[in-house]
Amino acid sequence: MAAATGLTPRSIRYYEEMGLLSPAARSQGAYRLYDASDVERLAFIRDLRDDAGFSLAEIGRLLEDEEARIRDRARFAAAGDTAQKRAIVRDLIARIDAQVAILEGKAARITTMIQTAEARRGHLRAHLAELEGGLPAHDGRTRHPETGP
Amino acid sequence: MAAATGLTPRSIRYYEEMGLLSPAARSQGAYRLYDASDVERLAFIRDLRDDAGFSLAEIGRLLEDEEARIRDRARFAAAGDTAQKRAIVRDLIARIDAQVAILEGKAARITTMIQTAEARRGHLRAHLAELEGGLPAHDGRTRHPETGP
DNA sequence: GCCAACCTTCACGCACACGTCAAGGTTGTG
DNA sequence: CACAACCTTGACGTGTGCGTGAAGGTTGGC
Repeated sequence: MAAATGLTPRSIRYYEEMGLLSPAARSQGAYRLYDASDVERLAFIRDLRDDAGFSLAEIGRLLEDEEARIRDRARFAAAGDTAQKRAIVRDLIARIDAQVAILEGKAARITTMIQTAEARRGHLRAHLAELEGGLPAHDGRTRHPETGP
Repeated sequence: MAAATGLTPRSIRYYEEMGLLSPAARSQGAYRLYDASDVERLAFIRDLRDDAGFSLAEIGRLLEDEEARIRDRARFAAAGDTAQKRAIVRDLIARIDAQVAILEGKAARITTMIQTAEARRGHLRAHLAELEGGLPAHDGRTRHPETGP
């Protein structure tokens, strides 16, 4: 499992201990046994941690929602009343809305930082063009207009 | 300063201790004194920490680059040779390219997560529409097409 | 000049996210 | 069945990012 996800065994056990993973199936000798869906889930946790920079607590909340969603699906299947079903589905949608809002906020902040950096880069490129226009290059490069970003 | 940035005094001192801030100016009685650029820098650190989810070590690396950039500007001003100047500017651009790449990678991962969530939401909305189409609402709401997100 | 409200530097404490042994049990292969 | 290579559960250690006093100094307003 560690090899499959790039995580350490210790981290995987820790995530199970913290409730991010449902306790793994066990062999007769108490070895943990994982299936493909466990690998997926762990990879997702790893991505949330490494790529989105969420803390395990935040990941836990997201996955709680995920599990609440699954429980809701069960409740949904059990619910006879259509009005109840609609209410459950609306709740699910609202939860996803909240998650999307959090992620979009994060993406927006990062986009702002990217734009700031690109603005600086633009200035530097203009400066470089100015330098290269002022004096011809003597390192083999030829001057040419640039239309890229 | 804490009030201006929403950080705690302890955090601010810690960031100075960790080298994220250059040591603040001091009053005659050794009180730290900050100016507007310090506020900006701290707010930037706070955003990198809270919004982008960077560790202080990562922020430190980004700001090191920032300071290398400033040093490079000085080197640039001192450089007499135009070829040297161009080399310095190209280095600066390359550093920004690297930062942008990191940020864009992060943004892309988050965008992927958003799309996954939105796909789920789309399915749920279709399901909800199906439910509402199958049986008319009896809670005062009227059915109507939705063109929003 | 006095005083409340701030600031200063240690110094210890704590929660998170693991790393790292220790002591023992399990598994698959020869 | 022997054995290397894995796994198990503790339990303690570590680095990060601060919180929380303690003991004292500084500042600005009256």
